[in-house]
Amino acid sequence: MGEGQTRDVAARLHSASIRLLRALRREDDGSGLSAPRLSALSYVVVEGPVSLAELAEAEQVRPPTMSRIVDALVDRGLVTRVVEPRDRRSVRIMATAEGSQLLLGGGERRVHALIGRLHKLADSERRALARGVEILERVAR
Amino acid sequence: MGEGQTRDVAARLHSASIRLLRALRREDDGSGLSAPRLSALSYVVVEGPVSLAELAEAEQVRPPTMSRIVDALVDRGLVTRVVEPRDRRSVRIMATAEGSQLLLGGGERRVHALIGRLHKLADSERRALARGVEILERVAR
DNA sequence: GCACAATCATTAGCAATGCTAATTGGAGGC
DNA sequence: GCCTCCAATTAGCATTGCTAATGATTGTGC
Repeated sequence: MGEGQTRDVAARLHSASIRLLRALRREDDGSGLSAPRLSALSYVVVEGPVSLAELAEAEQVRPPTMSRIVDALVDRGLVTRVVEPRDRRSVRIMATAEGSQLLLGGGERRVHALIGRLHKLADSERRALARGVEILERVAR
Repeated sequence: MGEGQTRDVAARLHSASIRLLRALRREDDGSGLSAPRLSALSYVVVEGPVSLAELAEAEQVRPPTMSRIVDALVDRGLVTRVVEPRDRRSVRIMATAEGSQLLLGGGERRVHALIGRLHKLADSERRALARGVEILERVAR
């Protein structure tokens, strides 16, 4: 594959990813949470108990910013902050049952909406896309 | 392809897209612009002169929010606001030479970084990914 | 032509999100 | 004990997001 073609794939992959996530973001409205809060909650639910520093790093935000977002999630009873006994400087942030339910029980609205879009494809296309996703996962690592 | 497999593709596509854009976002630091400003500038550069309403719609933001972002870009000399003669209520927002250069001349850092990642793939993988991107473009439409 | 509603953008004012710098409280070395 | 380092929070500021209200212009009905 030529250099120009690789550039073409990169540019199109970039803009298609942006468009996809933008389209799916519209599904977030029903959650009652802002984008940063929903994203942080999602990480906590999926990745289990995490420290504040790890969560901030994962969300590409500075610790003070994340500390406030966690405040808001704690206020709503979606996550808890527990002092780590082994090192009482740090905290374990974990989802409450309500927090998990809001995300998972909420049907994972974005994934659900995406499934709807995939249903419009031909089966062979879904298969080709599945293969592309496998490769994309390595690229995005 | 079964229902469960479709869900699997959807969930993985979703999270791979998030990870990809997060990784690429790190490239934005050198631009000296915040994410919303860079994204708005990018749309203006690529899509030519646009109205404020169109730009706000494209960026999924309300008009007052976009009006302020445009203020900041105008202050830095990256875009201009010109009253549309045919309908003097609306404005044409267009990139200045400096604005275009910042984005394009800057090498389109994100795309450039992505090309680097694609180079690590085998040629057959790049081809499969290219096919997947074509389908993704339809899904994200 | 002239009132009147509709439309595009901006202004005003507020909450949430992002940052850096400074502080608090605890861990660990010496 | 004291000193340094480290995780998290607090403080204070700029930016970004919203809705409601305002200005300016266009189009409509009569």
